[in-house]
Amino acid sequence: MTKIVVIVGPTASGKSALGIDLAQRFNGEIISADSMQIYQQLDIGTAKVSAAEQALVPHHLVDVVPMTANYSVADFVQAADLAIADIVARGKLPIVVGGTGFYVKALLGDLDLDWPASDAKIAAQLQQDLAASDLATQAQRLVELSPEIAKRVDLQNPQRVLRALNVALQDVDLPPKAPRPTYEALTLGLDWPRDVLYDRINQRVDQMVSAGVLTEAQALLDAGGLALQAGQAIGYKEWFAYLQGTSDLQTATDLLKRNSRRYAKRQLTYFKHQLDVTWTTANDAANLVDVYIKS
RNA sequence: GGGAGUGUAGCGAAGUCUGGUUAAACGCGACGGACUGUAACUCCGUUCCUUCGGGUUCGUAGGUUCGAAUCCUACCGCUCCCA
Repeated sequence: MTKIVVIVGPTASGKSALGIDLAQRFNGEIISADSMQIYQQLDIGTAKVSAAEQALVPHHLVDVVPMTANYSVADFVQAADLAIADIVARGKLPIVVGGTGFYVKALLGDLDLDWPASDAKIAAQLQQDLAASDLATQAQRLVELSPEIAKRVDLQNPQRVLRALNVALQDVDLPPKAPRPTYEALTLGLDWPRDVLYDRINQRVDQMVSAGVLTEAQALLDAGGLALQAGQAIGYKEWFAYLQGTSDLQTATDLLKRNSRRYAKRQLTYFKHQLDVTWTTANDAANLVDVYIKS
């Protein structure tokens, strides 16, 4: 089984730096598991690794699509599988680094992305009125359409139901599911005492402002803002109101800090309960990896 | 010194006129949780104390009342205006 190293941790916990450090020590390459660093041009607000850092160690799955594009876990898993195979073929160690727990789980677990196809005609017909109907109706349709999918979705969560519905409706004529590789993973988690982490987050936000996030945010706003998938990114959406003159800089900054803190908590919850993480520090990580590789 | 206002749970802020259905709305902060196709999304819960039976609260001390955050009195603190 292919051995890989995975590094997770809340935002601003130091994942990127650790990833580079480990890659240099163990002849590895980085695969980013980050739903927002996927996007080109969103550099500062996503705390993307710099060009200089990327020159040190090859990074995959960063800057792969324009900021107007949609991207899904399925896209990620497919691309990551390819990248890992390529890295291994060249005799190097794949190191997955990312804060998007969902992506990591999908990569490591056996996320069943090949759900049964629905009838295309029914789909086209239903799509319209479904969007306008209420939650109960949508949930009911989902159950009728694909019990398998419905089973996996929180039917009380409006957005989740709508998305699942879209999946059930649009995914027509999928080719047979290709068997995915399975990996043996050492999943390392980086964490800090809560108050320290919050300090790091607050500082990072201030740095983003002085580094010029506003320019990036303006570009994203011009490209579509909130309507885009990338427009949901924490670190960008908070600036839109300010750029449109309906909020001031201080308010926007505070909001961003708050959202980042809340996000960090959500990440931690996900890592703790959805992944099998070995919690460690940047200093101890190398030893763990060393032992793992030789095992 | 005179006048007006104000004091509510970690913070902000309702409730006071028209006492009870108010351990006290709501927001923030903090904390916990869910998560299989947009996941930096979306959603849920806890936040006076408790041995979970209860207990103690709305600046403080009294009073009225069957019953008070809500009415009365005094006092303390803060804000503003006139001196």
